[in-house]
Amino acid sequence: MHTMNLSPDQQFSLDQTLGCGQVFRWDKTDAGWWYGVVGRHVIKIRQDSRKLTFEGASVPFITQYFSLDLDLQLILETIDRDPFIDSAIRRCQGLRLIRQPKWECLISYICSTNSNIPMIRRRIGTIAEQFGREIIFEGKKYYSFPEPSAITCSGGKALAECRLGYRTPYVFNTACAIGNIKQWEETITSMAFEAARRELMKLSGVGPKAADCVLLFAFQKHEAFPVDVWIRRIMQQHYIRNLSITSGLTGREYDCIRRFAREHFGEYCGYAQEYLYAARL
DNA sequence: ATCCAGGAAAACG
DNA sequence: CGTTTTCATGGA
Repeated sequence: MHTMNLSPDQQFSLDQTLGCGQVFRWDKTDAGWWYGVVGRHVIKIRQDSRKLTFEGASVPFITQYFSLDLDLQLILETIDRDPFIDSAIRRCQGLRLIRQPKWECLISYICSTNSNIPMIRRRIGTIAEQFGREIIFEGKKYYSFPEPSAITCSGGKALAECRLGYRTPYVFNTACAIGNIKQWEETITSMAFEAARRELMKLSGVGPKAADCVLLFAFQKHEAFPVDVWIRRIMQQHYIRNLSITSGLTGREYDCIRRFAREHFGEYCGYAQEYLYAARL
């Protein structure tokens, strides 16, 4: 068991961070412990005011994973450009963007399309159960998220049982296309934002929204501003008055919204997106 | 039954 | 080229 004390000027809320919908494999018990599978390990963690208590990971790993090395206060000052975002920031104090495992994040957001968070969580869990490695922790079974080869080797038969609907071929095709995770990660990491975005969108099942989420939540490209139905509503009501009223979000509308956000909130507009999303209710 | 959910691909003018 | 339709699933 490790402990870690957060400095007074180091804002962090474990509940906001794990509960805001950016990540899908964490659960909180009634006793106040969060359990999550990250990589090959189960992590158990809790927060008591300024103290973090955890096992299954080292202090440097936790620091990296929860972006505790970043000066959140400074980032929030740069995006705090109007009363509406200011209120969202105050309501979601301590929310940080997680550095998610990249491949898992990619599949997660391929599975997220036209769906809701409980359903996405179930899909990721099912894929892990089908193809992942079993991990026993405190007598309970958990499953790591599988490598691409584990999914492609089955020839797609087992994937069809994961209830992904029309997303099944997207996941399979993308697993085939990625092949080597390390190489893929390095390629995307080395690219500038727009180029990386175009590269991700070549993958099956990856459109503008999924690409932006992966760039923001896994590659730390904070210029990304994912636009889902909620963000679109918020931007429409509070920021951009005259958007055309079509049922689906067209490519031009998406670009209009994300470019406005990049201008208005600045280079950390991705943080603004997550605060707006988390404060939506 | 109808609508909705952190959309994307295919089909269509 | 931009715009509409289709897609599978489960919960409300």
